[in-house]
Amino acid sequence: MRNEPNPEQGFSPALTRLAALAPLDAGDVAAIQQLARARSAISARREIMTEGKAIRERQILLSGWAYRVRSLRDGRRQILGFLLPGDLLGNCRQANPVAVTSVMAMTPVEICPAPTPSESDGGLAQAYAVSGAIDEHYLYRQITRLGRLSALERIADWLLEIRERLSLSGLTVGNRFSLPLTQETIADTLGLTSVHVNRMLQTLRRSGALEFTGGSVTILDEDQLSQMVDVPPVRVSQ
Amino acid sequence: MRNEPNPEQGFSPALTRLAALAPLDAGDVAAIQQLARARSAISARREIMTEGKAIRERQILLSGWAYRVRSLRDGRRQILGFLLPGDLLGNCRQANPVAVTSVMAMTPVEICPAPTPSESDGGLAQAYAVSGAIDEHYLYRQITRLGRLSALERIADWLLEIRERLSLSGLTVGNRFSLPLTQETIADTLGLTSVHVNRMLQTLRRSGALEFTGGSVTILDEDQLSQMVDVPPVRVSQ
DNA sequence: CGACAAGTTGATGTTACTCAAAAGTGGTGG
DNA sequence: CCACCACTTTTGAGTAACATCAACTTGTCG
Repeated sequence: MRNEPNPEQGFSPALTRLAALAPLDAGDVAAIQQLARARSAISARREIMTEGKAIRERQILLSGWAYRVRSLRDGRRQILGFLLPGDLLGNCRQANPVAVTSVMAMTPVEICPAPTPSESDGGLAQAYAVSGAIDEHYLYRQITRLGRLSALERIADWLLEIRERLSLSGLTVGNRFSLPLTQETIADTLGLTSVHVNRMLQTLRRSGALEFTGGSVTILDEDQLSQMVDVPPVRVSQ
Repeated sequence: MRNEPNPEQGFSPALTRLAALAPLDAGDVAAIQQLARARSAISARREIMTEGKAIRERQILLSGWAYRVRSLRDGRRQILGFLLPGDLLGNCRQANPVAVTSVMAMTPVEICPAPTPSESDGGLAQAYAVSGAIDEHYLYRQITRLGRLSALERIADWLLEIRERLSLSGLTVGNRFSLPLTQETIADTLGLTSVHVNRMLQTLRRSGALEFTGGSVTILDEDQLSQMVDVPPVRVSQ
């Protein structure tokens, strides 16, 4: 989760993801790396953005996990989605936007300002646009998951999604990836209780579909998981 | 639902909504009214956009109801949200975007191309941006609804949302608005079965919270409904 | 070691689903 | 105008999935 150069590409996870979304030229990469030096660290459980408050600028999540959340007055809360390295915060089109949801740091998080795309280079602008479209895709997927999948299917679908996303920034090792969440948090993501999440995870573990220890998950039987759910490919551009 | 001038503002529902999102000047209004003459009619149940297919241009929904949907292979389907008069289709930032969900006409629908904002006038561009932010807000609300509200709460929250949206385009009469949906469709929206939607609607009707006959709903006891749910105000800009 | 958070287990309760059938509704053609 | 059809709404009875409550265990970190 640290921001050391990836031996394969020489890129940090965040840069790996952005470069995968659109062809970035050397100037784009340099601009991001330049701003990444001015990164700021946020500790776990701290609020990164507050619902209703102004968004200053577009930012890149460099490391760590964050999440969007809506809380109800009676204490119920729904986690709307996670923000992973390479994801953008405040990626909107308006002049004076306010945050439509709060964003909290799940783990310690590092963020930096995102370079403003210049007129000439479309690479960065395209990466931002594609990132926004992917975000939208995952929102629709989350709605479908909550509305029409069973508890077991929700977990399977969601784990496959998280792996797919982490994989894009090079944060998976084979079928293994780190998952720094409590079962309570997973429950608030999938619209379940932590007790039920626990039981369903055990079902998956006993069936040999996956392994989870400490903060990481290994998908042992991907076919079994994907047969439980429709696995829609992410396509956002021609 | 026809596009006759609204006696109050002289605006069609679609124009009423767009003008409410950002200050439009006479040129913007004329541009929309001009393109609205080239409207195209789509009959009920026809597909307006297909998941995975290219989006040609930004369009305005002039009249009728449409909906975004994801269908699973086994026949389950989730309605992701509705598109009402004044809503935008294909409101994205990319060069060659593809639709991330299908959009279908619920009722007969009229659409027209949306004017491309010029450099000088920010009114239209702002309306498009705000519209996108509002869409995002409602997606998060739908996630919270499905993940953390009970069946009764989902229905109450959703009815209040629909009324709020229709009200923005002037399509409510007091607390009454038309709701051209079957209970089966409502069920696919709220992640329930039609049988359960039926029972919950009766509960609300018997408690005097609302009245529904044929294709329209009257909210009789708004307080009762809003006490069942958090009613977050829509705010997307400063 | 002790304290606190997280994970696990069992028993029980409730919400919402399933299946099935009846009653209502609207449109169409004879 | 009526008979018929398909679709929608309504009702009932039984069931499954998930929640709730409460205790106990395991880990983790000072």
